[in-house]
Amino acid sequence: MARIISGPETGADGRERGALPPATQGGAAVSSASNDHSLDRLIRKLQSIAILSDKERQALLSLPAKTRVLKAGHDIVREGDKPSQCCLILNGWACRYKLIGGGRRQILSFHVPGDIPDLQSLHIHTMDHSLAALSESTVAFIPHESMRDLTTRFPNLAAILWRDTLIDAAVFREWMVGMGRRDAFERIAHLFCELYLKLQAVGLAQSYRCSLPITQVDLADALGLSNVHVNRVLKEMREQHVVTLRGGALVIEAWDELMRACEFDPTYLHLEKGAAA
Amino acid sequence: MARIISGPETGADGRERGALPPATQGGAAVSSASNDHSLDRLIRKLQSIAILSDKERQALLSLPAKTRVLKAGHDIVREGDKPSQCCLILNGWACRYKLIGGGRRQILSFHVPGDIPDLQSLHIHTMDHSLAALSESTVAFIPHESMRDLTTRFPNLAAILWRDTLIDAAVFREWMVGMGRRDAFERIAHLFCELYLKLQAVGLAQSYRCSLPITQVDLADALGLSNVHVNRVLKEMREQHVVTLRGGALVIEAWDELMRACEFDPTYLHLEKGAAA
DNA sequence: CGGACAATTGATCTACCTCAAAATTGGTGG
DNA sequence: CCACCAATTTTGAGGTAGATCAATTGTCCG
Repeated sequence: MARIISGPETGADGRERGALPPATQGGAAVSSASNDHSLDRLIRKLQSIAILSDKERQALLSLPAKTRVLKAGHDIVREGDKPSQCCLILNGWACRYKLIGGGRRQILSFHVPGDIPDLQSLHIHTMDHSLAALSESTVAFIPHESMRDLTTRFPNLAAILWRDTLIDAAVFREWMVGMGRRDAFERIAHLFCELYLKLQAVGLAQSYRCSLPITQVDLADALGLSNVHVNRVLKEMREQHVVTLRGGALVIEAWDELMRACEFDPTYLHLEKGAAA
Repeated sequence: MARIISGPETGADGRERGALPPATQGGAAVSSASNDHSLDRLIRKLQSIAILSDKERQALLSLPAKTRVLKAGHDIVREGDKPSQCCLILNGWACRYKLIGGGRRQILSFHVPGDIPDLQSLHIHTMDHSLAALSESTVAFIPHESMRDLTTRFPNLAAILWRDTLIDAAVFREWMVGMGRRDAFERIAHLFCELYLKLQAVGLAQSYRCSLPITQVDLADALGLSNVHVNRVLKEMREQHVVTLRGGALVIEAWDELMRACEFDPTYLHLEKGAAA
């Protein structure tokens, strides 16, 4: 369960390959403000769950943002912090997690480009969990002040952001169902369906393939399982030609079978344009 | 699902007594609109997580509400519904839950007087889970229209309600940690700490005692355990003189021990006036 | 007093865990 | 291009928390 890394020797992951355009990848530490179209990701994401007007789109695009590239394993915000800005994922994957005694870790959610994982910090001042990059990631920081100004001037955007946090909660609920009442196979299958549809909805997945640059240990900590058991179930899925997870890429070979195995119902994602395949 | 209320020998628990005027209790089905002070419960609840101005309090009190009394086990809203009103619990307990194949049920949250369990329906139009009364309950229904009007006129109330849904999500996260990484004893202990503090924060608990009118099956479905195992752990807690759950009443005999056993940290409840004992 | 439900208890079973070691993988330095 | 490293992934073996099944008992109530 090695967490909190950032050491130079961690470069061994090499995830991300292929699936994502290497646009903002690599590079230094802090770059300029909202350049070209970094906020497009956010627009895309919000459009997957609501309808935006031109003015609202414009307002979003003019948000100030400081971009930064983070190594895999690096914490973005920590439990106990009182952030004064929100973090928007531009590239790569992040997760929210909580640590408890005995070295146990529970991953609470996965986040992909376009997500603002700590949007809640706008109204909940003390972080009750941490946020970290799972793969090398590019993130943009937006001051709370700017977000508040935005929500004041555009009440409908406030409603959409509120909706976003509510959908977040809907995903938490579904994970609760999984951890409480689904067995390992169903749980993993369900997560794969969810991630694929979320990525597809923002244009980061197609043809039943997507990037999934996370470790089996991460998967285990997200699902409430041991890494050993995750490994065995993944093997079973591979052998049944349902799903193959390899080298940071997820390939769904039998979508219908996968959905059926876990009784997947995409309603809880509340996607605007039914992305269910 | 007999509720076990008010029996003469159950007097030991002293639930509710005094706290709630027996006003809207018992009686017929649909009673008049917001009479005396039924919305006080809501005020009390919101004040436990934020600060209200006089005007805001006034505005809340003038919300229109239709009161109704529901039997234990009765559904209030069902998965798939598209509600046009929100439900405020005035008396009794409710829970949100989800059913999946094989007769499995996962309870997602417990709700007590002052809560608006389906506040989210304001921005998420299709219910992705159900809401039911756990004990005989009195609930008030408030039209979405009125809520929208309220949030438009009082942006700060909108922020507070948003905050409320965010705290809801924080509780979901904590439950996820429990189901994913805590053993049965810790999980049950953690839930008891949480419920006691939430009730205390709205004046419905004191002296380490509170009402908990739910079945061991409900508890099991909330914690991802079997009822048999819940029963065994409860027995152990009772024998260790830590907690006794009996006849719908929870008595915490060793609060410090209980908190320590599950490493309880109340931060995630984001209560305004630190209610931690 | 009988019925329905909730709480207990005993007995058995198993999905998933822990421990430990071996095999891969992808990156690195020479 | 290759030998080497550190992190992951796999695999084997044995162990257990908690599940399931099946009574039995206790409680509330009409």
